[in-house]
Amino acid sequence: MADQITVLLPDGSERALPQDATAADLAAAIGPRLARAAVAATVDGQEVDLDTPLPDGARVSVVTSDSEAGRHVLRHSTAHVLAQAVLQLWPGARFAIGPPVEDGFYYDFELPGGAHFSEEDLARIEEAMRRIVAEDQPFVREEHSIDQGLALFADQPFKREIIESVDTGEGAGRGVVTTYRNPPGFVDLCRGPHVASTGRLAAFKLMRVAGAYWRGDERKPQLQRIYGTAWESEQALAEHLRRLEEADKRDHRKLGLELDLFHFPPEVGGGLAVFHPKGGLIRKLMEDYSRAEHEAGGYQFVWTPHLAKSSLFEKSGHLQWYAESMYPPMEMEGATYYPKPMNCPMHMLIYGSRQRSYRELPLRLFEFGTVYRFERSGVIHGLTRVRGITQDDSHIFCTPEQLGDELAALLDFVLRLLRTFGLEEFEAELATRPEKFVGEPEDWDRAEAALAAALEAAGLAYTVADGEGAFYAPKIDVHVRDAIGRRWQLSTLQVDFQLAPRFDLEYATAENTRARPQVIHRALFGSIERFLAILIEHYAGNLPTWLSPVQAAVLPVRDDHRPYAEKVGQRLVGRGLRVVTEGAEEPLNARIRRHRLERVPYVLVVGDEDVDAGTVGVNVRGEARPERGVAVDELVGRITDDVEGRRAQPHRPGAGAAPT
RNA sequence: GCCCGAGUAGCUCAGCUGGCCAGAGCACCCGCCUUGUAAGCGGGUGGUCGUGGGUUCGAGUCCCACCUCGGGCUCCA
Repeated sequence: MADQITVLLPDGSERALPQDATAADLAAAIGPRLARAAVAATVDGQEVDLDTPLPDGARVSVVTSDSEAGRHVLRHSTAHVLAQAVLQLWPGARFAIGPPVEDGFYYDFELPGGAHFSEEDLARIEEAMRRIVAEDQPFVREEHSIDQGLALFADQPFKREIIESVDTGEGAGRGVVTTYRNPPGFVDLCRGPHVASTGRLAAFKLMRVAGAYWRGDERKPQLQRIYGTAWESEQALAEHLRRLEEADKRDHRKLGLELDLFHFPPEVGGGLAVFHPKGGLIRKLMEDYSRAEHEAGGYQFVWTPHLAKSSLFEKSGHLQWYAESMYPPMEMEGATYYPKPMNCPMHMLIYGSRQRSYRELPLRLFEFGTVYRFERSGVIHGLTRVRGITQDDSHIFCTPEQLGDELAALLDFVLRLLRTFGLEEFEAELATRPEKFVGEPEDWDRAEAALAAALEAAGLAYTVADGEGAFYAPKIDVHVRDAIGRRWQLSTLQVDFQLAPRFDLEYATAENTRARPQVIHRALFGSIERFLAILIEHYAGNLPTWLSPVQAAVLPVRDDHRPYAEKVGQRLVGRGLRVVTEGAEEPLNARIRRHRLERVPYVLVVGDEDVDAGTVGVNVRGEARPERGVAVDELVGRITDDVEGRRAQPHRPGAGAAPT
């Protein structure tokens, strides 16, 4: 029939609709719930507004507000409302771009007279936005010629620049400028799609203001950016804010202070941490474990100084390529010294200190090497971005034939190490040859193939970042997801094509010829400081028992239980556990509370009944209820098992373990 | 480096428009209390209000500069 069209739905079914039916009509035809949730539609792969008429035979899916694509539309539309509000409140303001981003959106402005937003302005702007939402202004799509577009934005230089660049850019030839109008007065340049009207925007909140350069270029004018978040419902918004709060509670800077682990004395300098006894102990435990694993993995330990003469860094290429990130030089006795930004040059010298034979390869040199990097003041952040960092750094020298096996073993090693620390979700990225590179293309191809094979062998999901490798090396970066789903880049495995030639490194082959070793550069924690920060946030401060500075606290109910408490404490100490035993100067509840706040995995209480029966009361971290009458032997077994197994969290009370 | 915000006791924070405003809780010290599963009671020490200038009869409070921290931007061979 000529007055009907047929569209294809995502589930493969077909649907007949009247001629001129829109995406909104389709949603309504399918069901009222879908109609309410719809914010846009996808027609033959193209996102469009709901009021777009559907062509006959199109593949159509409805975009709902609770999908990522739907939130995208909501956020984009909310950004328009933000711009309208700001233009109302600051006549003469110029607006630049306002895209949706992860969890929200932003819009960049330039205010008249060089004015800046302050945090207090956000409330006023939000109020103006709510008025616009209450007015339920439609989003009206319009198309113009380039000239019309330029005229429409005659007093908006940023918009004109966008129009002009689109004209010369990829979309050239189409010559169409699309805008969305919110009657009566606001119009913005935009590809869309948008929600049908501003009344559709329910749950949003302006978060903060920031500076941002026009087009991200620091030579261009700095604009004022407002960040906001928007969601499909008030509940979703509340949930998002709760997640932010949760992340805030896990902030390692806060927990580091509360748990007395480390701090950043201003007297020392920004980005330079000092570790307190408890933080130092955790660090030592991490390092001890790592050293033991490296020892078992056939690594040899080396130590190198923090400073070296400029000639070393000229040879390594750091002064040529990396000088911006290096601390400035020091003059001494006519020579120029630099704090090392990386350990590699020194490790190359160790390899090159004498002739090497193929029989020695693979040669694996390992060092917890502290390096110093000049990070610009605005970027340092807690322990995750510091100026003094300790790398669990290693350089592996091997023959080209050994490269594949070595990389595969290495990847295995990395994942095992990370799993031991309780990280379970990994994503890898294989970064390949960039446009500017050193070395031979054949070497790159072989190394990239070896890296890919290692990833396959490990069964690790990965993406290929084409051309994203460093100029000297293809690499694998391993990312992890923490307990609340955040992604952190940790380990890196790089095949280096630059250092061996620069240091003229060789080995004697079986045929007694000379060959260049392959150099693999790798760090597993990345930096010990950053890894510790990630662990603290991953566990929200509740470190596994084996990493807890205090593993058990023994609390006597009254002072006369103290000798028994000491005895229990000694039993645990005798098993190598870290235990504090206290007197009864404070009420029991206060002591329990204090140790719980300190995240002690096992808080043990002993009183009359325990003295008589040879038992303890056990508070396991994370459990609301205590366990009474646990035999000391059983307790000791549980804690040591917990520690030896490096369990992520302490043993829960065993089923039927305790009579009450 | 740039934009916004914040620096008051070890920590968390009150102190409105300049004048009994130098405070509270926790922590710490000293007493008392002897306690059965997340804060017993009382007393006390502690701050040139980030630093340096300025305005004023008078400045945590207003102005300027600097320092540090936080959020972004930029940067991250």
